[in-house]
Amino acid sequence: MPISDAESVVMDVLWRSRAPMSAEEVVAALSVSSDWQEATIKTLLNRLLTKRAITAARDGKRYLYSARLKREDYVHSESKGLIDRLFGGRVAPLVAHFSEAGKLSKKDLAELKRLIEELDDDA
Amino acid sequence: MPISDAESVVMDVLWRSRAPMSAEEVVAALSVSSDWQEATIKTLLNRLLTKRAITAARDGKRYLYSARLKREDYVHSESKGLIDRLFGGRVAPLVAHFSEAGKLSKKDLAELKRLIEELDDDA
DNA sequence: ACATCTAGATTACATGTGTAAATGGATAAG
DNA sequence: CTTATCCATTTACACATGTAATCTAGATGT
Repeated sequence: MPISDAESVVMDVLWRSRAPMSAEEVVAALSVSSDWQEATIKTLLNRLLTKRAITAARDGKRYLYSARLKREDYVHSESKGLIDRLFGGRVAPLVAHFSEAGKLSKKDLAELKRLIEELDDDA
Repeated sequence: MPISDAESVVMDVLWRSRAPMSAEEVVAALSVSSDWQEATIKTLLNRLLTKRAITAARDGKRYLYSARLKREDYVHSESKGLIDRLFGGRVAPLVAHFSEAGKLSKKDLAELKRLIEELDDDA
């Protein structure tokens, strides 16, 4: 089951903060970056539970939630999906696209260069 | 208005084939790769029309459809969306991710290397 | 002119999603 | 013991999406 955009925002909280955390903590964390009502966040937590993307462990009266789906896995499937759909399944054409669009920062350039060299050395 | 996954498949036909083309031609093109009914494709064409992603020019009894949204623009907004959401808005971390996941092909590597050198020369 | 065909327009319907309010059951307070 | 409180679970509802069937007006054949 795919996790939706709104749901992924909640996942982000669990990934970035040191989960397990209570619903209240999730709500607090999101109060900064979103204007969702508490009820909305509860709904999203529940949907994530039924999608088995997170787990809940009872802690007295409440639950502590943790991500079960790993961020790396999520990131990978999302990225691969896009690269497959739009770039024939290869990474280079995506980079070429950004390059042609003039959307590669100096920083990106430098980092890419370093990456490539490093990989070349290993090979 | 965002264009959906199913809609983007229809857009692909218009982008890849030399549009303008009739609905029938779109249907024919898609009969290979999908098992959508003709009615489904008509629906998608209509939704794309209301989203103003395509245009229709009367040709006798029927219409000839063309993409108004440019593929480059679509590709860019989709890619940027993903890179912003998942990689802090920069391309290099995405490449690093694929590299770490061992998902960079030789071909990708070679092409990336060439790209970087080329960009370096320009700079 | 009438019946038929054709292609676009309209309607349909289940499921997912964003967004939240209402309800219910356990717990704490009085 | 009764009531108020706190969370989680249920229910709600509009809009998007995937997937199509049906309707309808104009074109065509007879």
